[in-house]
Amino acid sequence: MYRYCDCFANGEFCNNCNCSNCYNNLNHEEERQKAIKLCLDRNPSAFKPKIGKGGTSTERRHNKGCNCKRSGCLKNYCECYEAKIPCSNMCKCYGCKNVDNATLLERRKLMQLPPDPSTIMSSAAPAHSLTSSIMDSLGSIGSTTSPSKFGALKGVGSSRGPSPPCGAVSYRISQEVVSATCGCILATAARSQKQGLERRQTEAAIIKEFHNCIQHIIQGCMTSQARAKGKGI
DNA sequence: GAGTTTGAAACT
DNA sequence: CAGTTTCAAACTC
Repeated sequence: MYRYCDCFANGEFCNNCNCSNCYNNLNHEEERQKAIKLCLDRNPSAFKPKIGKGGTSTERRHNKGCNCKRSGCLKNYCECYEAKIPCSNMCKCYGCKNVDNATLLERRKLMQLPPDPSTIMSSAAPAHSLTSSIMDSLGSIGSTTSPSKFGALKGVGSSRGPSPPCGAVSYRISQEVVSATCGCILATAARSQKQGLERRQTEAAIIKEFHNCIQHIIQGCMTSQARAKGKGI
């Protein structure tokens, strides 16, 4: 009687299921109510439908987003793909390919990239996820492998130029990182427009995306600085 | 149909 | 909050 059970997750009783030792029925109503309460304590939206409405009235969207790592969001393991909806900002997937072509093409156009996905951006680059898009972009710059997600942030690093005054630290951000960041922001803008969001909502989405980008860039700077210190540079 | 892979949810 | 375990469904052979 957990959310592994589809009936329970949908807030329904089991009926004609193949489950064994099932408590999700009228005979165990008390235990069932306890389990429901427990689930709601942990997650108040546990019994809300996973697929909600997107920006427009007709558009559907996964409320929580998927976390796919290996399926590329192109198999039914992916909740978004299974529901036949493209992944969204809510998703935290890696190497996502579950993106509608219009968004992908629009993004490439905005980034002034050629239509061939194999050139600059990784073919696995999603249009929705900042993490994966920057990662993929950075990955194509020629980074080495690193256990840290943004540890491979080669495009961002300590400047080799003259030291800044007053112990301040300066960093040089490469054109690739700037391009990737702009791409993410422009894609957010394009997506918001496509979803028919109001100007205010669009602005909020863009600012949020920019905030995320800056955070990741700063994180990358800090990481490389720490690494440089560790090497005594 | 058995075994493997996958990702959500639960747990630590 | 990150890592691990459990689970059921999807997938492969």
